[in-house]
Amino acid sequence: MDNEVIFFGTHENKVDRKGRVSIPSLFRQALAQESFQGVVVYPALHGLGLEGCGLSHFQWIGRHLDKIAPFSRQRERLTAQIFPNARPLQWDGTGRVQLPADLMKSAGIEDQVYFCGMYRVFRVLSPAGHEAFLNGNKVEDSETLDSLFDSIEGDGA
Amino acid sequence: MDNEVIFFGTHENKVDRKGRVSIPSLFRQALAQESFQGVVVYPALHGLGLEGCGLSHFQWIGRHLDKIAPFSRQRERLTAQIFPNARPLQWDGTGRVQLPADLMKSAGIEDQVYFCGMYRVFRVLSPAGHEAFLNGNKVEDSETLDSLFDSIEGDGA
DNA sequence: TAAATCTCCATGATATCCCATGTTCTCCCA
DNA sequence: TGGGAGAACATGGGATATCATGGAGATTTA
Repeated sequence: MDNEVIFFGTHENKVDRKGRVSIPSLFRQALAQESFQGVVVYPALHGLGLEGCGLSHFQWIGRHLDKIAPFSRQRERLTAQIFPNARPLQWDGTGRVQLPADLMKSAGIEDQVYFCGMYRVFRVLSPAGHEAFLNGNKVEDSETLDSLFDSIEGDGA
Repeated sequence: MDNEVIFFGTHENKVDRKGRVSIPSLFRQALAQESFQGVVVYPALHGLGLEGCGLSHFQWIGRHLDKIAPFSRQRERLTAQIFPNARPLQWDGTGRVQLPADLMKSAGIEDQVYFCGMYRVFRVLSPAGHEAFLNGNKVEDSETLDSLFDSIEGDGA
């Protein structure tokens, strides 16, 4: 598959006083073939800031929920973690979206954001959040890093 | 499927003195392709408040009841929980529905409601109910969150 | 006939669209 | 290899459309 949606790189953009931000061009290109021309954004489950992805990846998350018993308490709790705070944001002709005020507040975003490509999703962080993100994911010694990589199994191909 | 019906976000709306409420525009858009232009509302199974969805998902709930033994006490109880108090509410030209007085009363709704998107359904809550909803689904530590997610199996793809 | 419901129109707030600008990057040719 | 033309991108501001909401009048129901 060469048309997989993958996000890389870090992009620093401004939020104007109306709450608009340009989605980095590379990210929009990655999402070009999606039917919904926009992103879905929600508070990151681990750590601070927001997480975003294309609609189809978000639906993939939903399909995981479908595996849980429909009326169970567990399903309700997991759903409540993500969906009430998730928003589909469609970009306009110039590639900008409007960040909802409550999401901006929860992520401590004011007038500047960092977009960090994270494979199938991306992070949207305030400058302080970006700093914390870098420190929080720092791997001190190479042995820890090695063991992280070792935990991935090969594909046998 | 890209035209799945999914509800996101939290929307705070007012109930006027006639009992009318605007269904959030995003929810109406999600239901745009449904044959019935409205929502089905019933008392939520977990906790306070009301739950709503499109007609086709309501039918899907019914089909789940079919999996339970036909004359069992359990089936009767679940059915009685949902169907007698469920109502189809069709929205008008401006996107509003009329909340039935008995449902409003059972959910403690007066002049303000929160619509919480919950994937295939949504919640309709009073301010107090919304508070309780947030607290009841709060995940204190990231380990609990992890264990919730770990219970979902990967798709191996 | 009274009460409840529905339809229609008006309004303010908000979000979206559209055009303009400056900067950076790319490409092409000298 | 250097420089200039052109395109792509991020950003700003004003005009426009959409949405939630209130109320008046018409229609239906008990």
